[in-house]
Amino acid sequence: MHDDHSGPDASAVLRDAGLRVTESRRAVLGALAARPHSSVDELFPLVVERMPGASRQSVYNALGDFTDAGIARRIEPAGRAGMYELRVGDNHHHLVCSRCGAVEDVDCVVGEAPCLTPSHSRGFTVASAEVTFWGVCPACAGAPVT
Amino acid sequence: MHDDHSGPDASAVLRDAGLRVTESRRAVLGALAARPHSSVDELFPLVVERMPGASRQSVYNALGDFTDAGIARRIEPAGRAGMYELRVGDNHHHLVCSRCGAVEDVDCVVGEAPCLTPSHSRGFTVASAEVTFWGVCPACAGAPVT
DNA sequence: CTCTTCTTTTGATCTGATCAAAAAAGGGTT
DNA sequence: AACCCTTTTTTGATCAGATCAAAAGAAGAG
Repeated sequence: MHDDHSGPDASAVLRDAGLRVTESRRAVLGALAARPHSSVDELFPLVVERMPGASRQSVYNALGDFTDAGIARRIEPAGRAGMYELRVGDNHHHLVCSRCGAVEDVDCVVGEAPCLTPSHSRGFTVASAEVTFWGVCPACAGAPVT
Repeated sequence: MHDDHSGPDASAVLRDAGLRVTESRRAVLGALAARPHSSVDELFPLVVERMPGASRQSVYNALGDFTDAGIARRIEPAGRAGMYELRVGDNHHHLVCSRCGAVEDVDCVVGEAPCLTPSHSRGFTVASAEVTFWGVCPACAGAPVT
């Protein structure tokens, strides 16, 4: 089994990223692997399930550390809490359901970052292009409008 | 003079949008016309300058009403406060300076919304594609790194 | 001018996130 | 295995941006 961030392999991921291996971080990494595109509030219960004493702050800490270390990425669709994912290094984009907030990955529209070039960059040195597709997911489209 | 949202013309814009014409809304509209891509905190001082008794809440109210009425658009780059602009109806995008937060408009990459189509939409009904180009503006590039 | 409706003000409240100090744990060294 | 220094976790305060709600005030139709 490869890339099982919840198993013993999680330790290696952390160590390789230059982070100390702690039960807290292993729990957050495992939770994030199980539920990509989750916010702190969504991850916290999963972490607590495995580590009853965990604090919400430790989840914030771990996710911040993961992001700084380059093993996680934070996205923040307008009007939503920050969400994290372990898929990094490929400049992919997201599809967000404007009703329920569900998020799906979308491969990069063109190629590598910045995958798009603005028509006129006004002197800016463009580093990346972040694309968010807004729409309605299948589940919400089928469900009656509340 | 056309599109001078701060002058007597502002009243027409509001009326046409189905909103009551109030001094507060005229002041917010004028401030936003003068400084596009501004947050409530940036707009509030300008509004107060013209209307000493104004409250911050009235700026939130006006901007929310403008957005609902379709005469303003709200953008929210990750990690920044919400910003508003009067340029609506054309699906344009933004260039954001990751150092100072400066925002510039960028014409739509392709044409009309959704100006891009995800490689696979996973069953979503895609309504729009929001593109944010992150980079460093000329001023920040020239200035010493703080 | 009056009356109804919408808007503004005031002040409380909320969420998501950050900061800081003390306590606890990691992990290299001996 | 014991030690020690450093990093991490906890706890609890604090912050920013935004929203909610009730009372007071203004818009504008008739």
